[in-house]
Amino acid sequence: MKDGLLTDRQMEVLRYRKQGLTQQQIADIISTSKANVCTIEKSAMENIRRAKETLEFLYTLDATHLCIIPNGTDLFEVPSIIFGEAEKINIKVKYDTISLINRIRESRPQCCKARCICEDVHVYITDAGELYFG
Amino acid sequence: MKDGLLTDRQMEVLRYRKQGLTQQQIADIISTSKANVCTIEKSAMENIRRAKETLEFLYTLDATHLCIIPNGTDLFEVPSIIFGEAEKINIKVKYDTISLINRIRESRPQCCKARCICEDVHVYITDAGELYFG
DNA sequence: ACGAACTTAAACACTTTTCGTTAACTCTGC
DNA sequence: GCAGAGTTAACGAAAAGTGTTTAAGTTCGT
Repeated sequence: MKDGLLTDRQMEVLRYRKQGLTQQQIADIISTSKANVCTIEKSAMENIRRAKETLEFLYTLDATHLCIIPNGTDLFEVPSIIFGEAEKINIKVKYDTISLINRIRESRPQCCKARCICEDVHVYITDAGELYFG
Repeated sequence: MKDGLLTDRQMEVLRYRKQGLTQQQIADIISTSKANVCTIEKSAMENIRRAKETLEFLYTLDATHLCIIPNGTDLFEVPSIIFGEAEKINIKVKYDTISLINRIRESRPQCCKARCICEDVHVYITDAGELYFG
């Protein structure tokens, strides 16, 4: 059994970066070039992106439909967007307006600044009316 | 730029499996042995596990503290466990008892059978009092 | 006990990733 | 201009992942 996608080197660099160190400082600490720190950090990001995309695929497996809430949308407009999309494909969403807003705020807290969606959010709608926020 | 972790082969097998086909049926369709279908399916599962673990690492990056809710815990006991852990490290959790129970039920529905937590749940606590359920 | 579905392990060719170097490049603030 | 932070391209060597086969092993219902 193996760990996640990230190599020891990649996690090491990400930890130092989280502490606010520059690439040059990290390069000195781990005894390599800053260019190498840059590529290690970059491939770490790439691995994280791939991890997210992999889990999104799982949702698409039972999802009938994908609907994208664009960056900048007012949180209170989200339910009607989703209800509208679901209606188009004749699916009754399991959640009412209030609990839908709660679901999105709880599952993507980093995307909700006050009433504003600050990142594109992918919403997968299954035949059963279940929702996944990718 | 590449897609997620899963290869075309792996996604193909997972899709067929989702449709209820057996490994032998899939092997016939994609012209290989059932043993190979088994291996492909298994490595797909392994990739999915790794994707999840990778994203969990991100939470540990800004998490000050990890607290594990053991399998079999009563859902109503979860808040006091978390509040207790947070208090030990002088962090005020952002959520009250009710919304904490809601958060865990919404973010890990498959772990909550009635009032019982049926899987170990990792809770990451950040300095800001935010919680992530890994 | 039999067959069907599924799992496991070892071995192979093949491809991809990763880490590392060197050197040149952009961008920003002073 | 220039120093500091970061990015990019080209290349090599070592390591890891993938698809495949073969063969032996479960587990489960009839």
